[in-house]
Amino acid sequence: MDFQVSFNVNNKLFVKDPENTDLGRQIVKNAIDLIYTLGFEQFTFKKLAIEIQTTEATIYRYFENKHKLLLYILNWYWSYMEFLVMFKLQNLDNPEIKLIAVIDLLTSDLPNTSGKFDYNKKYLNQIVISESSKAYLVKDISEINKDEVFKPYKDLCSKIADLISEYNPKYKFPKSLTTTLIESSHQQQFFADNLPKLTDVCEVNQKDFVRSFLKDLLFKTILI
Amino acid sequence: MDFQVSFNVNNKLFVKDPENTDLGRQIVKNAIDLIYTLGFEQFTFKKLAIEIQTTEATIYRYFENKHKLLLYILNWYWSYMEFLVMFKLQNLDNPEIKLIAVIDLLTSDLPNTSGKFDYNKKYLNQIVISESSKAYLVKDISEINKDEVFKPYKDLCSKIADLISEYNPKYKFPKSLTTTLIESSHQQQFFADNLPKLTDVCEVNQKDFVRSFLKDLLFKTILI
DNA sequence: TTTAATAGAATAGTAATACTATCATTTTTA
DNA sequence: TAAAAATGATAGTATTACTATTCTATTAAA
Repeated sequence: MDFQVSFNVNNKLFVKDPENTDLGRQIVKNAIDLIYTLGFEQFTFKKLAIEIQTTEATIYRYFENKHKLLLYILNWYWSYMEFLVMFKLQNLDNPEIKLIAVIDLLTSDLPNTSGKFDYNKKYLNQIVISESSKAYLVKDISEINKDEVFKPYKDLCSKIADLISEYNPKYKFPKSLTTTLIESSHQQQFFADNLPKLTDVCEVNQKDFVRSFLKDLLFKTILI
Repeated sequence: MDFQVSFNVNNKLFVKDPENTDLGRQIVKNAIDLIYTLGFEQFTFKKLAIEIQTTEATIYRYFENKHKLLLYILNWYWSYMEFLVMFKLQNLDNPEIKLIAVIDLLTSDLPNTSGKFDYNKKYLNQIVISESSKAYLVKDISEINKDEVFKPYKDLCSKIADLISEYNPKYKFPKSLTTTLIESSHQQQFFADNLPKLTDVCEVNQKDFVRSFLKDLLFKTILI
């Protein structure tokens, strides 16, 4: 089986659609590698330009600034995630099993697809963990929010929140619980790697630890 | 009643202790105001220097860079928070009431103390909400962690985690739950203000909403 | 009381960042 | 085959994140 997944990333996020050209795809792919390697603060268009042997000016033809490029990458991730959720929940009808599948997705690396988007999924995952909150923790959040750049994230949240309401229609905070689960899944993974004293991780598998913590948290909270 | 609260902020965070001089205290106080106003990314030592009518070079005599200054401010906050927790829990012995008091603290503005530290507590609170994760979401986290700059945060977490274990000794994730509560309290307040669709906030009091969400989450999760 | 150390002000300078602008050249498309 | 679009090459600007030096005022130690 081989198929292509494609989704439109909000066109306010780029000046020129990077999906349409070789260079554009190179920019995004190498941006993921470089942001992973350097961290978002140390990442610059200059360094990216050197990496792919082009010029800063050329990269500015695709993206206004590095913040928009980060948002572009995250939008791609959230859209892909929503697709994966949809895909994995197909033919499931037990709400509990569906929610377990969602938590498994949130705490696993993205599957490696072939084809057009050969982004490094491990790096992408790590970027989401370490950098995604920098996309919204900015002073001009209300300005950038007007361009609907957080729509894929909101859509994913609302899809998961619906599953929670399906499981327990009386639970009062389905969206807040969803964002808490998602953000906590990132944090706990980050803490487990970097500030383990802030977690209860034990030496063994960290992903398993985060997974069991979140499942416990979720199902106790929405118990009928 | 009038008393002075004082705690030592880790001396690796400054070149010269700002608490010892008028200028030093001015730097910290105005840094809080400016970071609140501009956001951490737009905040620079140059702008701060202009604000307090001194020079960049002088500020560099106190702090190596703006990241260390942010850490200094956050360390002050976490130490103060731990003091407040200790203070509020005095003479309480019911673990449930203690935990409720902690959540109330996490979702309230800091009390305005008089005296030496007339930092704007509302601004400080907002900085913790919007900027604190930028203190640890950096590439060189393991380097800076060696200087124990996260000790006050870890101490506070461990104090709260102990309360959870006191309430339910069998609960397996007291630290992870604590960090989730703390970070979620920031996130949900931020989202309620800026991306309300990611929460279940209704028009009325946002602090009350976050508080009831967190209490519900906490006590359901640690139910015996 | 003189000396010496320190704090801060003033100024200058550097490398890097985050862009913008222009123009020539190559590639694509009509 | 001409026109349009994409890219490369180069240059330039304001700002940032520092470092260094020199001078003066203040304070502390000998």
